[in-house]
Amino acid sequence: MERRGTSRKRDEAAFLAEYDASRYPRPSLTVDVALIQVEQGRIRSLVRKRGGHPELGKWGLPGGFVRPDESLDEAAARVLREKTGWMRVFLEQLYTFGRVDRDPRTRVVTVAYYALVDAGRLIKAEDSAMQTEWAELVVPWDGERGGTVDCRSADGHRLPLAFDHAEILGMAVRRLRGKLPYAPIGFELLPRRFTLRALQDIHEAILGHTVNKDAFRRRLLASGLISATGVRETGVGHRPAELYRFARGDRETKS
Amino acid sequence: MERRGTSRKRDEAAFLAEYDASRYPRPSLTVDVALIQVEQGRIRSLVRKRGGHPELGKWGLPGGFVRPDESLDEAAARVLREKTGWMRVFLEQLYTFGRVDRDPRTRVVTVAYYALVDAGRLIKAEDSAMQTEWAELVVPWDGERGGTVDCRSADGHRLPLAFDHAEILGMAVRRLRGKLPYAPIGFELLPRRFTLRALQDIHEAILGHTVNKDAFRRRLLASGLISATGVRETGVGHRPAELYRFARGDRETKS
DNA sequence: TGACTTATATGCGTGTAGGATATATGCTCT
DNA sequence: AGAGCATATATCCTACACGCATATAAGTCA
Repeated sequence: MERRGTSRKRDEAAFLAEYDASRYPRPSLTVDVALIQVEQGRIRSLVRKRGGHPELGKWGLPGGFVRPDESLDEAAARVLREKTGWMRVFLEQLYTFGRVDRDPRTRVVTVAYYALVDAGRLIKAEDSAMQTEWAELVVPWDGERGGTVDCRSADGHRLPLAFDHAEILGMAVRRLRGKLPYAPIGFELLPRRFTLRALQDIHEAILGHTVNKDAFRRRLLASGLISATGVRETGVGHRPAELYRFARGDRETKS
Repeated sequence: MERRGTSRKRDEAAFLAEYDASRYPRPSLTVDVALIQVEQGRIRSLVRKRGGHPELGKWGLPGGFVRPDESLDEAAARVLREKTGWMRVFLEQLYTFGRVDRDPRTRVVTVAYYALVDAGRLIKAEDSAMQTEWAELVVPWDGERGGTVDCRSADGHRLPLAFDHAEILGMAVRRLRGKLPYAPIGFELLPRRFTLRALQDIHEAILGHTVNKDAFRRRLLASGLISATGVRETGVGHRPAELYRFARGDRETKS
């Protein structure tokens, strides 16, 4: 077997030289990024009003075609960077959507990602030509059942979503609800230092129901995931809570 | 806004007529299916020895190109049907792999699926020209940390895997370990009627560690997911255990 | 018939979650 | 400055699930 190594390698090289990728039809491949933040008990996602066809006038997630020389993760990070200017943000693959007619142009398969950012973060690469909103996500189902979600602008009216993006955002919420109880992702939605109450608010907004305050505090303090800073919040009109920080991984990268 | 509906529709039709999908480079898109079963405390996956280039002689998961007229789910179901003859099997999207150089031919992105079947099931569409094995998965990491896995044949020697299939199988194990404790998927790996011990063996094989027997029984009986059949197993050399069946969903589809 | 093996039932100690209550602390208003 | 207020933080109690141990049941096998 090993003896035939070189000749097999030559065979493979010949095969590769003759290989014609266009022999099989290929769909277009894109990445879309569901950018999620939580503010004042509401889950919000960044959507942009489409200025061109198809689905002109509807709202869509930031996205783009996958280039030949970049991996899927790299494509998602590039899209995020191009549209927001952000570099070191929690970014994870979500699900791949491939319904045949999901895009009227041609067959387009999209690999959806989701990103988590704290609500205080400002978009650096603002594209003034494009209307952008942090739309509130209205989730019409309980638990991890899944389904589509609605988007509402700050002043309450509905923002119609392009393509299957309502489905993508629904999947993002479902994933968050599933991971939140055991994965350290709530911290990604908060600034470097935060109160336990703020973290609890994040959890309640995502899960869609209240959680027991005492148990939440106990579990978190016992987890070792956070450490007290010795500093307290100020100017809150009541007893100030201690500020904590995420203890694992380096969050030094955040502003 | 609504007034301009028809003219906007005409604009979009014109746009679509002129759209040229080949303007952007497109990768090839495939689906790969990690077919999983558990027998005698070992996780196994169906692999086939590649008879052609590239990666000739290595072992790979069943897979194929996504056709223009089928969704990703349909493509995965078709691949499963073509290679095994099975129709109604648990099949779920796993993850999409898109490293630039994962396939030496050209840029190929693959949407990986995993399927769960009971160990008694026989392959109906056996391709005698192709060497096929239910290879044992050796998982060199704990919990849900993730990573690649090794494949071993029944007689113990290592089966080298093609492309990034060791990574795909690792992701499948990781997903199973994550879902098993709270999702009713263990039943998919068992025949219609089974003993609690058999279900526990499945769990232990997947999780990679033993579980407490009493707590396992209590939790499962209290869950309402299974119901007793009143029938007992026979010929086991000790007190026979009661046979249970999965109580939710219709498992009538199974043989 | 008796030894053996595993299933099944029961009881107990412990740890965690949920819930209620009490105290602490900074802000605001008078 | 001091009272009132709202929320953080601490303590205690109860219910329940889990791990563990023990006892009994029901088959096979020598």
